[in-house]
Amino acid sequence: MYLGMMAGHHMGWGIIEEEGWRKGPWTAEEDGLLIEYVKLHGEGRWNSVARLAGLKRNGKSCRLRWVNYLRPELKRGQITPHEESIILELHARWGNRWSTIARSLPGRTDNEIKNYWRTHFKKKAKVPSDASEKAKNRFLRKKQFHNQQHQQQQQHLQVNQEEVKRILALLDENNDIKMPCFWPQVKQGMETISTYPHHTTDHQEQGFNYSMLNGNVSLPEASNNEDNFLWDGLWNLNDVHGNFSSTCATGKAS
DNA sequence: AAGAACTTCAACCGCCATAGG
DNA sequence: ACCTATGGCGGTTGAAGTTCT
Repeated sequence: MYLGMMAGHHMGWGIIEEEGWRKGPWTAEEDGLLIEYVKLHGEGRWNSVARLAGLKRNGKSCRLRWVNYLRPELKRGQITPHEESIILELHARWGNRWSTIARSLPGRTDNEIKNYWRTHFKKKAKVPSDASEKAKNRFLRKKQFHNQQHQQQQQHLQVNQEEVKRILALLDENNDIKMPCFWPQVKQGMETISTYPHHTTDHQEQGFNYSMLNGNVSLPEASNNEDNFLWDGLWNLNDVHGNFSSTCATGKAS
């Protein structure tokens, strides 16, 4: 799809390079292949992915996609005020050592932190102009809004903790989850199929939400009925309390 | 309502460090 | 000691989304 859509759109974007490597946004199919590859072979040996998984992506691209987007332990959604203060503190101490800073923020990637810092703090170093004052006010309004949401979430979470634990324990029993994550896995014959989310656009189209539970855990929706029952319980927590969901996979507010 | 300006973030690039032959 | 492959890191880009005028 991208090949058709993107060809000729911009240099190198979504087209197959001379070496045969695809570039540009990842498709759901590619994500699926990469996820399956990691499930079978583990992380690392990224240059083997093309050969073993049938992906037309170079090793670097695969690693980046996995590390920054597909890794199940990734936390999604807004940077919390607490995380923000950690970022500021560690940046003051270490400078632009994003990967070092990221190690202190479980579930956050260096790319995410880098983007966040550049977006929210870099410009503030400049002398405030009229425009930047407005931007700052906008940011403060947003931040205030998100802080309120975060507080609400925390309140809801206290109430919901026990319910969530119970459901996760059930999932553990029923689904034999081996990975340190909460992507539900579905037994299909001899294979265990992951129900990882597949693509940014798909998530948005499906109203896909990654919710932060206890500030640490991301929970996607499941894809078979039995699991849906369990996950529905979790999603309904969102519905019941409203505004519980953080931003979707891309982090972009819809 | 529409276009401009701005923001966000996924993905790329180049460089560097390290391991293995 | 040198070369090559690989992975990790930080900087940058640009498409898409959002807000402003």
